Amino acid sequence: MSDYNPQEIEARYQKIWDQQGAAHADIEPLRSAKGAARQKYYVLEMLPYPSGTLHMGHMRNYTIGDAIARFKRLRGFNVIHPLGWDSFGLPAENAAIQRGIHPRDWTNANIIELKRACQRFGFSYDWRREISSCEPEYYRWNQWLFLRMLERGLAYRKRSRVNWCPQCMTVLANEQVVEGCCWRHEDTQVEAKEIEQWFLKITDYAEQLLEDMSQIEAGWPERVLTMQRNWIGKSHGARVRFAVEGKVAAAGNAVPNDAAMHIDVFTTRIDTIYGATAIILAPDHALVPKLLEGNPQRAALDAEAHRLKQKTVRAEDVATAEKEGFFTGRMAVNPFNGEKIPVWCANFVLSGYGTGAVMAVPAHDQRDFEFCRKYGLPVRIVLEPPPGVAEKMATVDGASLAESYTGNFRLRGSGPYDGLISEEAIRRMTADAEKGGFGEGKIVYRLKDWGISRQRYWGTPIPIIYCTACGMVPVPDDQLPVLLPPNLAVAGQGRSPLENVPEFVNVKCPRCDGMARRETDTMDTFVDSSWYYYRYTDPQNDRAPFDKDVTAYWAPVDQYIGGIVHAILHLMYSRFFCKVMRDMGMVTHDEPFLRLFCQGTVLKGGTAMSKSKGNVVGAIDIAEKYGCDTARMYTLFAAPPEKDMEWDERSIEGCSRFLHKAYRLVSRHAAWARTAASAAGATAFDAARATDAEKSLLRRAHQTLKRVTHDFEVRWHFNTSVALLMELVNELQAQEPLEKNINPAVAKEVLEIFVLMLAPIAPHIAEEFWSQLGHSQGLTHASWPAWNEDLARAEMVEVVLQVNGKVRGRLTVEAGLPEDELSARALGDPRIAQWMSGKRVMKKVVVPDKLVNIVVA
RNA sequence: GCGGAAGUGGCGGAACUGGCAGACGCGCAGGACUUAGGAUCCUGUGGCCGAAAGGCUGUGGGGGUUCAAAUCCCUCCUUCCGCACCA
Repeated sequence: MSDYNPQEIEARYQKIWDQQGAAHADIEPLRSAKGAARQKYYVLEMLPYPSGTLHMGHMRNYTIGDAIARFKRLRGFNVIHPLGWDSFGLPAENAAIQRGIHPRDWTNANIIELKRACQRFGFSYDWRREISSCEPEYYRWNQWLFLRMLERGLAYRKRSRVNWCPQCMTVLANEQVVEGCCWRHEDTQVEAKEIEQWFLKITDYAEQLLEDMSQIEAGWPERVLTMQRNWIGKSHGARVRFAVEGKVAAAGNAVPNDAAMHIDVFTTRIDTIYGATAIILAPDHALVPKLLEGNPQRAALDAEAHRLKQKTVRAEDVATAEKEGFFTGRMAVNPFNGEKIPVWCANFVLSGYGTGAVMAVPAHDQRDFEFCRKYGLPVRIVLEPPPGVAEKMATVDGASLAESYTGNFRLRGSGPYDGLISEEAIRRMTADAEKGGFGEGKIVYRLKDWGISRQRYWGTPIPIIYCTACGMVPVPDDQLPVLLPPNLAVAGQGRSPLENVPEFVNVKCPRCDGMARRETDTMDTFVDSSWYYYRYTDPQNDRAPFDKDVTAYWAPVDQYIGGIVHAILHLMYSRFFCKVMRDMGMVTHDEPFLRLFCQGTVLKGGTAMSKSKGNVVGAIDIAEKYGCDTARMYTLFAAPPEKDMEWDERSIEGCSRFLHKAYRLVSRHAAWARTAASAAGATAFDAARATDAEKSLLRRAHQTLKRVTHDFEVRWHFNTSVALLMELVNELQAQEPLEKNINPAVAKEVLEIFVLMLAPIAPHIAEEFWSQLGHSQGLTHASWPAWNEDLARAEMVEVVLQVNGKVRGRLTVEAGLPEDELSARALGDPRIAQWMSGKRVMKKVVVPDKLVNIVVA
């Protein structure tokens, strides 16, 4: 057993770092021209929600970030590494209601606990920059930003059908609906409800959100960009206008001819329009009631439309769900050929996408095919299928077609467009539609505006006042923040809890001084986390969210680290806010996060740790049992950071053992290495006359340094870095007793390189080693060493000898041996000769310093 | 259904540009030291054959390219993730 006492060492250096402000970002560059040369590095972990349970899963995220922050400091960067709290939100409110305590108290108690754990782990956060989104000093700027968006037409109010979670008793954003259910209550189906809502116009930025991905492509995981691209869902197509016939076809009853009535459809396959055999509207399309006017079955059909509209299906059933619909009784005219086709209404057409109406081309769209077959609508083939598919299709006519053909090919049955290939037909027909005034090329997005209203207490009040005389009035800037009332209000059925607080609701109109009411909804907490990374750069500012010039130095974030769960929501909203703030002149860049890293989950028993599953490994418990350096090291060692890792209580012992071993080794030799090296050292030691043991040790140290540097700079595989450090210590141990075998100057150099590489991973013990090696200034003042290529290079290399691709021997030779010399030596090897006897050499493959392969027959 | 990622010992994982598969660690087995060991140190540890030297085999299955494949290509299987009536 060594004397290594992690508890004592960790407490001691945490105190010293604290006193030194070792984790503080240097603000000097902002003040002086001299400092401006110092390059900043902004490393950030995603704003944590301060929930009650605190386990190693959380700590992994911070351990990765801290290793990077410490590494970059050693590399000379002016590092900013802050942490704060995403402290508004439903869990606090729910916990508060259950336990009868105020959300603020519950939240703050959790923050204290979480902060204590972060400090116990020695994470180098600049705590002067700590923020908490539930504090008025923070959320007043949510309100300020909201008002700016309102001025720019980016915030608006509309009555809309929303996703309502009966468990949360609140509205959910589209992104918060997972497979038709609430993202927080996987078993609770989301209901449709009509309600007045505030929206942010993220759709205005759809194109930029897509385009600017080119700026971050190199630094973001491909799959996150793919998910965002899918979510934005851009598609190119055409809008085509179909006139509606002025007669009720089914009953034959004449109604007034409505020349103005027409239906716009959106299609990506205008080339198939000659095969359209119906027009289909979403059940809640605005024209449906009008189309049903005068229809003798109107009441029944209204009811049917309502039924189809209300029917929500679980997402996994959606693709297989029965398509249902009805004929409206009206006919529309295909503008390309004048053909009259029936207008239907069906559940599988979505009102929120495109124009909410489609043309049904059953021969060339599988959904249309299923629908038309079911209701006996004709199927007409207007594309020649390509060879291969042709055998199956060309011989059949629409009536006997088994499934739709959705590919691209040559047109037929399409009048003047016959013989064109799909792509060309789309171009020409779109142009013709435009010329004819009945259509145009159109791009549509799947992305919808961001509904931010929440009927909840624990969030940022939306700074709006409704005056009976003046209407909707924004709260003037000088009246911000609109404070949450201190007393917790309890939620009513679907109404905001704040409705029940008269002293909050009743207010004088800022314009006319008359009686008015406040908006009682609060903001989605994703608003809080959409711009907090700027606030860190100037956290005390009480005149603005942040100072433009201060933020210009620190932002954008160079390295962002967080879970893949936020791939769409948080990251898309933040990118949107960044662009809005850029347009407002507050920041100068297009993208807030240059590089993104998504770490894997920490599993216990194969599933993510969670209180409800009862499989949490408490962070503080681990720090107390092994010390935080061991916990940090194990977290980095067990798996590459992007992969999920299983927490194995036995495996952590290996890291504990390693640090004890290292402690024994360093503490046993530190005094000798530093005194003997300075007494006899620098001048006496001559690298050219080094012993084999010394050369080998120096080579190992410099090779390790080279590879660890690479792991930190580009690969981000800290597990291999830790393995390399273990190998280095093993080699040092193999050279024991060092006093006898190794020149102290060599020992000192190797030990120092080791300690500096250890510093980002296990900073406390590294700091102790550094001090034992005679450095009165801490690692804060140290620099990452540069490797010496000459020392790293091996003098002797082992070359593999193969015969017909099989390893038959090995040869240790001088490095850099020419090919012919190497192959001559290989052929001279007795083991190789044995395998070659009686055979003819067909070919020799020589890879210098690596291998010789002799092919014989 | 569409798209993406992955599959290597008993386990976590390594192998960076096609060039010694299994680094490092866990676990396991044997040994040393010891009053003791769950401390520490040493040795061994993919499978099969063999006393050993050594041989054969081996990176999800099958096929291919190559002097050489965990790595490249084709195909199939499995797992995980994302999207899912988006016209």
